[in-house]
Amino acid sequence: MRDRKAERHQSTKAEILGVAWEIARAEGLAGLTLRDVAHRVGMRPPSLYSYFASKDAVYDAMFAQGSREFLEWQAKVELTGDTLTDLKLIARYFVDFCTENPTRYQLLFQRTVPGFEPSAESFAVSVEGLEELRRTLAGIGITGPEALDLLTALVTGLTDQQISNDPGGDRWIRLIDQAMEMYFAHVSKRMKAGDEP
Amino acid sequence: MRDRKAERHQSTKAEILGVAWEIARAEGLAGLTLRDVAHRVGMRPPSLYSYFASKDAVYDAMFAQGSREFLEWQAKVELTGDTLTDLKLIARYFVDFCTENPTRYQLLFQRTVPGFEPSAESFAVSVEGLEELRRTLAGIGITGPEALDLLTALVTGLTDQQISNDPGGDRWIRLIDQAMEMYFAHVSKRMKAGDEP
DNA sequence: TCGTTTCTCCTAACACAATTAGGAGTCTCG
DNA sequence: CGAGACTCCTAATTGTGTTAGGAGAAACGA
Repeated sequence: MRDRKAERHQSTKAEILGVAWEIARAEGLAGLTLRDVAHRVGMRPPSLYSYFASKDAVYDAMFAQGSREFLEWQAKVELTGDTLTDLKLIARYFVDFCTENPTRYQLLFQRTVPGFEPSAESFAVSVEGLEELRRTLAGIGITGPEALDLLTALVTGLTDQQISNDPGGDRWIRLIDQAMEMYFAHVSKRMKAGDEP
Repeated sequence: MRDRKAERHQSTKAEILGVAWEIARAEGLAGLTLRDVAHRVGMRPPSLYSYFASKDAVYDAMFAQGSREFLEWQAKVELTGDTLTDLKLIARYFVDFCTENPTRYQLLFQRTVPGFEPSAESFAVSVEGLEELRRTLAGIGITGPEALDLLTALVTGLTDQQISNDPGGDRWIRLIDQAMEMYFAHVSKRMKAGDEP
């Protein structure tokens, strides 16, 4: 027998979360207020507390949802087996994922919301996503902590510049292929040097 | 004849600004409250409005000061004339400047304070700093918009990862030389290719 | 020297946001 | 039907930015 009560509760919770995303995307993460959320959902602010323990709990749910989306997104990447091609593919997917929803990017990767720290639970989802990414990269031959750190710096740097300084454009997006070629040449040389010292 | 009134006013303003920096560094940019500032300065919060028109005006003054520090910092870099060496030097200076005071970095380059937008005046100082940097890079042979954009992405990426994921450490700082070698090799090749098409 | 102006700082009060307390209506299930 | 849980409300508290308006001191001109 279905638990109608729990179902409705969940569905209201989801609705609130959806509205929260809408407002956050329109007003910025910091511009999200429970007052606005409540109003758009047809409630008074205190009523939201039946669904979320605090505003931070809302952020946390958004964080968890974003992390889950990140995992799903990754599953869509179809690798070819050629390292350079795959690097370009992965980088482009990552930047696309971030620029498609800058608010989500800010929440997941910049962590710049006033006092917010994700709960252990939500954080675990996020870590899982990054771990999955690490495995994928290891699978195409990018291994070793330094090579990975350099790659993350490069890709997040492109993403960040794109979002901060040319939102909606492609000024840094169009450098992705070039950047991956540069990175690939560098890593190849390093590995060769490592092989025959 | 000295304008003692104006002098005292300026000095109080500077004191308030100093306290604001202290609190911001300790509590985070978003954790800055006028209440705390006033208390540490020995005033009531409304009294601060004799010196700054609003909280944003305080942020703006901090922004302008940070931008000025960025300009001074740059003046200290002594170039050698060798492109790769100078690239490493500049990158290291930049990352040092940012990691030395992450709060300032957040204010100047991340622009993540709730509703804050720098005034045209303060912004001009900031633009001047970046323009100066561009000139310096052009001087050592890094020219062309794409080469510059790629470099800024790389350097800010390193900075960002360092501050976000290993504050106080050197996990990304120690990749700077390697990153600049990678970048230099790439740009050299591009230029050669451009020379003989 | 004495008003006048200006500056500095204060108290009182408002607006807005998150949050808590407590209660009335409503749904679900035994 | 009645008990219990659930949903939503109003009222009130706290913290923060900000405005209004005034008292006292400092500087300045006649």
